[in-house]
Amino acid sequence: MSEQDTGLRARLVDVGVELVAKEGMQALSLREIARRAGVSHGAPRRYFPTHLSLLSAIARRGFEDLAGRATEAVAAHGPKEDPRAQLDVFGRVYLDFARTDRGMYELMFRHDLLESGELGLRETSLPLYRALVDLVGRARAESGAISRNGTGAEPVVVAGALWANLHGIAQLWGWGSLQLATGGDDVGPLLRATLDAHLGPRTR
Amino acid sequence: MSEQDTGLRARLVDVGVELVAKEGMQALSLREIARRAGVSHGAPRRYFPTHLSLLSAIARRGFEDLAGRATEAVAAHGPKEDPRAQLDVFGRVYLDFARTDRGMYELMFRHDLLESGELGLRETSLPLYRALVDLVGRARAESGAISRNGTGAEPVVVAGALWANLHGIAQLWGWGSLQLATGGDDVGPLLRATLDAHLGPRTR
DNA sequence: CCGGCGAGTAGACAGTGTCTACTCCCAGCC
DNA sequence: GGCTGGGAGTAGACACTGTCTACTCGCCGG
Repeated sequence: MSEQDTGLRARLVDVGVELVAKEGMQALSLREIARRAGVSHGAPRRYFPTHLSLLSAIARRGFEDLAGRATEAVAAHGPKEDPRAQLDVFGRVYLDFARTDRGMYELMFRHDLLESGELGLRETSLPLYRALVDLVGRARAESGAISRNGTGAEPVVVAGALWANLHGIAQLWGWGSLQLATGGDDVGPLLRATLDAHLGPRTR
Repeated sequence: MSEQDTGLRARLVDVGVELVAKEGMQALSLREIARRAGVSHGAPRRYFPTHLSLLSAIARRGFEDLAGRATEAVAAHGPKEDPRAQLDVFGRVYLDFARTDRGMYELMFRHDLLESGELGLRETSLPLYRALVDLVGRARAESGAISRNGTGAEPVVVAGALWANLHGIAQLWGWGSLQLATGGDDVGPLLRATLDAHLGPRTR
């Protein structure tokens, strides 16, 4: 009863978020969302000119949720002076999100469904990315990865590579390909290898 | 005129491959493929019981194509005794494939469209993956990554992480997120950073 | 000659996203 | 107070999709 009467627009997004969590991405048809919201199939059109714009609004909730969980976990779980531990937590939160909120995660990266013209969506995670760059820079400084690696890559590039790595693991793991390839069924070693690779081995 | 009369089954797949290259994934509707193949919309059903099975057959061509290009390029371009250079080539081929054959690449990793039950598809790239594991092991041995990294991660895990990294870069780059995040428009530095991270810096 | 069967056709059905015509109801104004 | 205008939602149509089923050819073996 928190905000169910605060207009149809918000209710549609609420229903979508709930629906994608419960029944997956293929349940997110315009008409189904309208049905569950108790309105006719034409009603959403007043607030969302197209199906894609509604899906984008739903996905934005996902980005906000992920960013919130990550920053919260990093702040709570990792001591300020140990960036490597914070990156550990970050990686784990990211993979956990992809596993537990599988449908939402799928939606968030289905760029063919999310108004790609409007990059307002992607920039939702930019602050988080900047924090990631900062952590990466500090972690690599501590582990000596920079001096070891000739002209060390800039933190912004390493952070991009690390992010892409997490994303790839989440995606391929969710599909089962990595289990097949590596023969394991625990994503832990992969995460550890990934962090070690990009940040240098743990120092403490 | 090479093989256009060798049965409808092959022709449908041919049409699909051509169509996804030319017009992208959203053009791969069952009826559109049938139309372009010059048959009625019910005809494919004799060979492919469902739309997904036809898409899977098309995607399989993509996996075979990618594996072919990769093994060929690695064999031709990289001296046998320089696994690191071969992995360079591999990474570049992978990212090039994702960029030039964007539609097919999308299809290949839309696991919701590819009969996930039948893993015959994924195992298409298993030989390639095994070759990757071998290369990774040799490259890391040469660069001293193992001795440096305490109990070095097994090559099969590192290869999985590397593959996931390439996949993530291809995906996020194709979406434009990484350009936004790293501020660059050349994927080269990212690829270099990724290979350096997982294999150790270049030794020659 | 004829029965059967592989191969493809054509239509129906439920579902989808989009568009448009319509209704209803309430706020604001003379 | 009565009227009006417009926001908000309804309902139906349209083209399209994937699936299913009834059917029609044409050919081949007996």
